[in-house]
Amino acid sequence: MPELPEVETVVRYVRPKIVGKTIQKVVPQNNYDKVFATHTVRQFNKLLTGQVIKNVVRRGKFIVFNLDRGHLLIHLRMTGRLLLKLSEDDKPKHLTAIIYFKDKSFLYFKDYRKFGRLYYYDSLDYINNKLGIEPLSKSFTGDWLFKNLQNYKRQLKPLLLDQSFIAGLGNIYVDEALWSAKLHPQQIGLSVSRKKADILHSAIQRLLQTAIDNQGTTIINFYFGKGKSGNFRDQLKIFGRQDKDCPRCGTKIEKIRVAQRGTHICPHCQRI
DNA sequence: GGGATTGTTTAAAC
DNA sequence: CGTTTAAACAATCC
Repeated sequence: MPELPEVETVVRYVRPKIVGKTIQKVVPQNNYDKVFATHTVRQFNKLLTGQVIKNVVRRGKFIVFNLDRGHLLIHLRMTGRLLLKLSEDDKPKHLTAIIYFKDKSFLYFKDYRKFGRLYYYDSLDYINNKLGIEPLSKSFTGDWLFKNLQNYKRQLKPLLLDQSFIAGLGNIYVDEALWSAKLHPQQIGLSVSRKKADILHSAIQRLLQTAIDNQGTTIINFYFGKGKSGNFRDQLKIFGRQDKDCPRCGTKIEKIRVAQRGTHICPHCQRI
């Protein structure tokens, strides 16, 4: 379940290995042509062939390959993985695409649930218009969060998951951030005080940065490189810890549903 | 075989 | 009518 820290980890892993390479072709695997979200297979290749990867960056949960002209974007969704080499347990039937480089090397897109997608855009305007603020950018401040929370009477959980509000948060880090700030996921945005907004802002930035420093969180399926998993899982306070004790007050952690999503809360620390 | 899992898009409800 | 919520969708595993 790659969220911002996991995507950033992947970007940092592949960047030094593929920057400078020239794309020869991009081939869907197992007849899964819809892995290309924006174009047909033919169109996609026409646009990409011969282009050099100038840099690899992250925007929200998108992996962005900056090319000579235009951008190749990859979204891992739930189970997508980028591999430079295949190992024994990488079954061919789980591959959805292979990028061939001019130097005879490859980049494999493995995705056993096949929700992940590749996109091509001439400009990043399209996704920049759809995505909200980058939570690790300088412009994301406590002041920004307080002001913008006031525009919504939505519940905090679905609001924080909304990529057009803040780009990059997913189920894990939203639950962790709300627990850290002692905010209930069903509290509505405009009722959050200035002080609480500051605390939530700090929690989000601290969690994301610490998770990146620990190469992300592996719950089930996040791996990068040669089977390496994220180490942040050990530092999760509440996600996946239902029926265990709250690390802060000892109350039993509950798993509830908020906006159709599994949500972990401490009923003592987090109240509306 | 039903339910859980994800983020995004689309449809419905408020 | 704009905002918010729910459902649909992709596919797989247990």
